[in-house]
Amino acid sequence: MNIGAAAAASGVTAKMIRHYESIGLARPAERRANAYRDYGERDVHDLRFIKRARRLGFSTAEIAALLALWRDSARPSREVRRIAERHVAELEARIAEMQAMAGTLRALVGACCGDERPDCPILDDLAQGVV
Amino acid sequence: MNIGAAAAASGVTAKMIRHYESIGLARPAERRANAYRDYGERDVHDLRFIKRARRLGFSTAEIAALLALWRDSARPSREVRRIAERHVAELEARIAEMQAMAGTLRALVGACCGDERPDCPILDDLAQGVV
DNA sequence: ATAGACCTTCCCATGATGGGAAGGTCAAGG
DNA sequence: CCTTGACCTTCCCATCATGGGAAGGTCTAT
Repeated sequence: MNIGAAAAASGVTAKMIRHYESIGLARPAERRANAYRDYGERDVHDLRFIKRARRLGFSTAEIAALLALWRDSARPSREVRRIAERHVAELEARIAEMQAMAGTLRALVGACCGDERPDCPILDDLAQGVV
Repeated sequence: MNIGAAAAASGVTAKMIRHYESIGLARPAERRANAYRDYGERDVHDLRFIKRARRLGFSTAEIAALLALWRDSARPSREVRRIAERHVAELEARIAEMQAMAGTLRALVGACCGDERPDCPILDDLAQGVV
């Protein structure tokens, strides 16, 4: 299976497949006589794994750890859970930050008449930060 | 005022002050005979403005627009509000995405016993993506 | 005079992703 | 047999905001 087919089968672009290989996240693909990468079902599976983990926001470093655990049939699920828990906590922290931003901005937007007049509480806040 | 003093006064690091100048976000500072940058109150004000806008998640491009509007005393507040509204919408979209991730992960974490046993719904989900 | 705290510019790195160039390979059709 | 177009390869560059660090110049206090 060429890289293009593997990309179609996994949902990971060829570009990213090469990238994942270069950073050691995906195993180096077999090479054919013409130097083309050659993929099998197992590789496609790994790529799908990576894709799904990325969709859940895991970093490549975290995914590397998760893949290693997945390959280790004797893994303690504790470790998997720890990684996931830490990631959830990180997500929640970032969500809280962004909600604070959005909340402040919504208040400012609500106070701004938003017409042709120049008076604007949004700019006032940015300029002075008084509040 | 040297760049270090301006950094202390504005809360923007010297490194970032130079960067903002290089990308055209901050006005180029006056230079003294020794080539040191020289800042005045107005510059510090602008830097604080930038700092506060960054804290609210605005991109440098958006901040450039906001600064221009702030300097234009005849601006229509409509334009400021439009920028802020678009940014709020973007924040909300990203928050929703991350909440979806966190929600999925919380469910998986809750289903994982997290002990020394290898069985793990988190890995199962990543590996097969059944659901 | 010297030490240490500044300042300057320039290059490199981050993390995940993509664009694009230059060049090799393969398959199908004239 | 040759051409065309769709592949593939590697390599470099860009994004975005931020920081590290080197090499070298300047200022200030002792």
